[in-house]
Amino acid sequence: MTIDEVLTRGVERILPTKDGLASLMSKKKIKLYMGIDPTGSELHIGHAVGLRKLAQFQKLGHKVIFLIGDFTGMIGDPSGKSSDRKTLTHEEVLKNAENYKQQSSKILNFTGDNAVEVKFNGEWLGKMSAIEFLKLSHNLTSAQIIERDMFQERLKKGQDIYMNEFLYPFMQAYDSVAMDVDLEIGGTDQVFNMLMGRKLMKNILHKEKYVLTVPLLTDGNGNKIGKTEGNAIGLADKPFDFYSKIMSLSDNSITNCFTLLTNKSLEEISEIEKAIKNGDNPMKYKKILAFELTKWLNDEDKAQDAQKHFENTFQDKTPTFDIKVSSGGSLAETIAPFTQRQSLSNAKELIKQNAVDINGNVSIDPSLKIKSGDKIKVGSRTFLIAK
RNA sequence: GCUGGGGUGGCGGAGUGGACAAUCGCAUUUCUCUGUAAAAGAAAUGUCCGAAAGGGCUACAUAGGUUCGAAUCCUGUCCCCAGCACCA
Repeated sequence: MTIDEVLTRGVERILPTKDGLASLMSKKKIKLYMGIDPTGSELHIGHAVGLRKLAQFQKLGHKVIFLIGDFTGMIGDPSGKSSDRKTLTHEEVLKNAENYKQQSSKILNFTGDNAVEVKFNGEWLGKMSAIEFLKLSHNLTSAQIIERDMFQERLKKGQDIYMNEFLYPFMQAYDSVAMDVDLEIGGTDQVFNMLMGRKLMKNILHKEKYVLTVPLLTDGNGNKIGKTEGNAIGLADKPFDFYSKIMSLSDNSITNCFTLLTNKSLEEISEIEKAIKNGDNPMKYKKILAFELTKWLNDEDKAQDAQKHFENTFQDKTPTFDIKVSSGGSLAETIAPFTQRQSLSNAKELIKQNAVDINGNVSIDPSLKIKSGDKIKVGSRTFLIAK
């Protein structure tokens, strides 16, 4: 990949200028970073967009730092939150951080030459004394911080802005200074925080820091993909789960995902877009996408398995019954633990709704005795076999 | 410090003594449809018994109390919020 490609594809914008960054990169190996606050236990495909970008810089020989916001994670970034966020304990944060590192190792190279360096911002933020902090805060004004859209919105609605939230952009900004980087990468929701870093950098180190934003992963309607906790597509999901989740994305996410998450050439992607527009079945391409991504995060064999499993289960309707349950109990009792609410009433509801079948026949009798070898299907994705 | 308001299901948010296991929206699950989905339409969503009709039990921050009867009234406790005052 050339410098120009790295700075173009999957890039929302570069501040202050793309040309400036490009020429800097051609003169020397730059130091760059992306920070993630370990507020959840899993990285999801949205994170992968930024991580991929980092990986590209790494391949070109630049010095990449993967920053884990163990300190800022405890404060909670107010970005995109209409109300304040729960704060986490340091143990929770460190545990999440460990997962993050492990999961991102599928994308970034943490060993060998020019390995990605992992840093924690608690290293400098945690050691700062109150007086140092106050002196440092002299570099930004409250007007500069309050100008942020989100704060303005809250002010307008008469909602609170807590001091910790107010200081958040400042803390994140200091990361750039502490590591003395040339570039920061982040999602478009991070523009404000990253620009604060740029300002702070200029004031303290008198140096230009570039800011590169990657687009948020959205479907064709602009909705974030994997936004809710339950639906998040985790990088560490089991291959089959991961594959299925990609398949259940809406069809209009396909091209975005190809562009941001794969190396497929832009020409090929626009071919696909055209084909779908002309009436080609999107499923075909979504399967390619799901396969590619599963392979990328796991390996080819696992991706094959996942695809096969998916085809059998949902297309040929011949699933593998692999969850073993004991026989002898009634149908309702047997399936209860696998229902949403894990209760008998829930099990009975499902039976009433024709959601349960035994050996291929819909069963409406909750008291039916389960015999050894019975194959029970609950809903469309739970498959039990009686011992 | 003073004064007032509030804590309801996964979330938002109704409900101010009986008809409340709690309107409604979101979310989730299932069914139908299909091209995997999505969309659309239908249903379900505390728990237990029951084939069903129906009936128990437990729940509206928490602990008590009043009442034939409480999410709703009273008291204590915990937690939130707003306004005012103070700001040398």
